[in-house]
Order: sequence, then C-alpha cells, then structure tokens
Amino acid sequence: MQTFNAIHAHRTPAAFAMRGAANLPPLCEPAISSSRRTFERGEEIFAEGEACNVFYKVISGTVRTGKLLSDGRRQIDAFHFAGDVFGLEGGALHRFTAEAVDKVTVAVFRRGSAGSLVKADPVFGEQLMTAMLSNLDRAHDHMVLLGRKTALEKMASFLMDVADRHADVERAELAMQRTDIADHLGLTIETVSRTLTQMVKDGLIRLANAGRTVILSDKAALRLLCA
Amino acid sequence: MQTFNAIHAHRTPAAFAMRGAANLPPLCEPAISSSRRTFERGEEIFAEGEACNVFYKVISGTVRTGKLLSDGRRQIDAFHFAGDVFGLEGGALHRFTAEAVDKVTVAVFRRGSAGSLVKADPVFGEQLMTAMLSNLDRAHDHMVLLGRKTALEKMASFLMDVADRHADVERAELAMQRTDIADHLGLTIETVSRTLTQMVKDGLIRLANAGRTVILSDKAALRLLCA
DNA sequence: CGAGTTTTTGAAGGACATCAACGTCTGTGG
DNA sequence: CCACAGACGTTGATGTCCTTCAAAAACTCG
Repeated sequence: MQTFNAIHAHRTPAAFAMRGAANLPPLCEPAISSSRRTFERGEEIFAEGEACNVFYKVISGTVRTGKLLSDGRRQIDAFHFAGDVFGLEGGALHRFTAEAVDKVTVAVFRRGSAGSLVKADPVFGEQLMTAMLSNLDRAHDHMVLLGRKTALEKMASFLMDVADRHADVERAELAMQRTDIADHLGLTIETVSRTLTQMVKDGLIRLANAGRTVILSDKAALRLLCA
Repeated sequence: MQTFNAIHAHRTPAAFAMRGAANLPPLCEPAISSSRRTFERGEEIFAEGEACNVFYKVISGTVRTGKLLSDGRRQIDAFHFAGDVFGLEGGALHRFTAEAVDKVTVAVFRRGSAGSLVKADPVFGEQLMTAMLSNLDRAHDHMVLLGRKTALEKMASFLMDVADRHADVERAELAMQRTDIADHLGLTIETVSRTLTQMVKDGLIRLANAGRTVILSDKAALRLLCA
C-alpha cells in the first residue's frame, strides 16, 4: 500500500472541535490510561474476531468500521471522524473490523471487562454511554437509509451527513474512495458514480479535486432528497 | 384497532428467561424506580419526537421500534422480545417510535438526563451499558442484512434470529405480521410472502398456524443462507 | 355466515447490478 | 520534467431481482 498525502489539509482543528458526540462535551481523558497511535491509509486498526481490550477515539483522519460476508460482500456501518468514539463492544471479541481510510491518529483507551470502567470512573463512563448512544442513533438513521431510500436519496443523505459532521455548510470532503461509499450505502461503485454525475447534471452539486470534494450547490433540494 | 388474542401462549417463562442481553445476567431492578405497564396490540408505546424520560424492558410480548419517512415509508430497526431493553436514547427526545406488536407488558424505568443514572447506580448503569451494546451489535448485523443480503438471505437470517432469540431450535413464532417483517427487512410484503413460499417449495421451512409459525425443516441450509 | 383484514399469487415494469471498456489521476523512474 | 504503470473513477449496454399494480384466496372475528 503506497503512501498517500492527506488531501484534507484544510480541515481545520476548529472544525474538528465541533464534532464531539452529538452536542455534548467532548470525551475527555479518563482516569483510565490512554495513549496515542497512528495508522497509515488502508491499515487495519482491529479485525473482526480479535480480542477487544481497548477502544478508540479519533483524533484526526477518517476511520471506517464494517463487516465482511463470507463471499466478500462488505458493509461499512460507519465512518468515524475526529471526536468520534469507535470500537466499543459488548463481548470480548470484536464483531467488526476497523481500518484507516487515510492517515489516522487515535487515542487508545483500555477497558476492563464489559463496562467495568463505568464503575472505575463514573464520569468517564457517562461520557462513554453518551458516545455509544450517539453511535446507536446514527445506526438507526443508517438502517432507514439502507432499507428504504433510493440511490439518489442515499447519496444526498450521505453528502449532507458528511458536510454536517465536518461542520462545513457548503461542501463535503470525501476522504474515502467510491468503493467505501458504495459499501456504506449498500450500492455498487457504478451506481455511486452515476448518481453523482446525475446530481451534477441536475445542478445539485459540483465536483472538484478529482471527485474528492463535493460542493453542495443546492442544499435545499438536497435536504428534500434526504426524505 | 381490534383486540387480538396472543398467539404465543406457548412461549414459556423458561424460554423468556434465556433471552437477557447476550449471555449476561438479566437487567435486575435498579435503585431507580420502576413500574409496569401493559399495551394492547398496535398501541403506541412512545413516538418519535416525544420527550424521553423513561426507557423500557420487555416483560412479555413483542415490541417493534422504527422510523417513518415523510412519505410513509417505514423502517423497523428491531423487534424486542422479553428481556430486551429499548427506548434508551442519547438526546432528550425519542428519535424513533415504539409500538406493541401483540399484547405487551413492559417494565418502565425513569432516567434523569442523559446517562446520569450511571452515577446514581453504577451497577445498574453497567447492566444498562451492556444492554445498549447488545442493541448496537444487533444494529450492526442488521445493517449488513439491509445493505448486502438478497431477499432469500434476509428471510433466512430473520427466521434464524427469531428462533434463536426465542431459544427455540426448530421453529420461529412470528408475532408480527408480514408488513412488519417487510419493513424490518427492507422488502415489500409481496416479496416476503413469495420468499416464504419459495422456501417451502425448496423444503427449507414449513408453515403452520396460518403462516404465523415457521418450522425450520432444514436448518443447515438456512444457516448457509445467512451468509 | 359475512365483512374486513391479511396473505398469497400473477403479470408487468423499473431501479439497480453486472459485465465491459474507456478515461483520469497519482506517484515513480527514466 | 515528462512518460509510464497501476489504481481509481466514469460511462455504456444489458440483465435481473425486486417492486408495483392488480386480483383472488385465506383468515379473523363479530
């Protein structure tokens, strides 16, 4: 895997700061030990089936988490941006895989057995609970998208979500490639591509930066498409 | 909405007892007050947008939780059976709706603001965390189903899941009607019906009790279909 | 038994997938 | 600095799984 210099240098720390768990104070460092790690583009952070002794908070970059079916079909259940917590699970083993979409820095938190840290540090535990609830909210929204939206609606919802979570009103910076988007939205890369070009033709968006930047030209129309 | 006598009288308390949050001790009564309520078939337990001061544990019956799009499309994100916790959310408002599929009894738990009960009763909080994590696990699995599985695979996965969670090795008792199944699996009622009849023709299942009981004739084949 | 609801079955259409080829971008090495 | 190779993305033609529209069958309950 070759290196790949980050496209998103303009993602300011200020923008990151706005993206804690849904309007709540950012997850602060706990009594429990935490350290940092960096991953290169494409690197695996943890894999399905591995022991699950730590969980993570994204400091910078983008992480994808998801599952693989036996025949290679993949579902990316979420992208995690700076401030997001991922890798928290009920059992002793990871039930999904996490990989770095681009160069990623994470904070690593140890956990005892399932939820015992809640007792160890209740304040931290509460923040954790909030982070998890926000993950759950997002999962619910995504199930509606996967089960009931059209390709056009999926794409519109995705673009608006990325822009929102980056606190950018007018553009969505796509750190991930088309394959990742397709596997997140339950589509194929071809449909993702076609849908984007259709949106350009309809004046909803414009593409820049080799298709990695999506400028939201008509947010009102896009919002309607989110259904 | 007419009354509807419960089909599932044979769901024994013993079977229920096996279905706490994923292999963990059942959520016991907390220091925090709890009471009981009963809902008739079709009754709303809470609605999207309502204030969210309590959450629930199913004592008996089946609950569906889900969301509605503006044009009436619906996604049921989960069915909750006895022992399952539902209605826990990050924000002050419910982000989804809960309704009784059949006659349902629930335990009602007050909650202060987001997660403050973790501090009030850490042991209970930990159990709660576990319950939530199990919901999150299930949500992840369901996203794979919605995004990447065929109608046949969806149906097979659903039937196996229902049977498992009822701790019944050979049959799935479907308390919900076809519309609910369709809205859970991201299909139409017609496709649900057709898929079931196809499974009967292929010897995978047999239907009984006016299509409400599914006998899993060929579990090995069904398991393969879960992909 | 009969009205209303739910489920099944049938025929036709459409949205997205698949298969295939071409275009574009990136980083490397001459 | 430019050319090249490989990865990534777009576009086109065709196919198919599931949906939609329609109607009949089965079931529930008064």
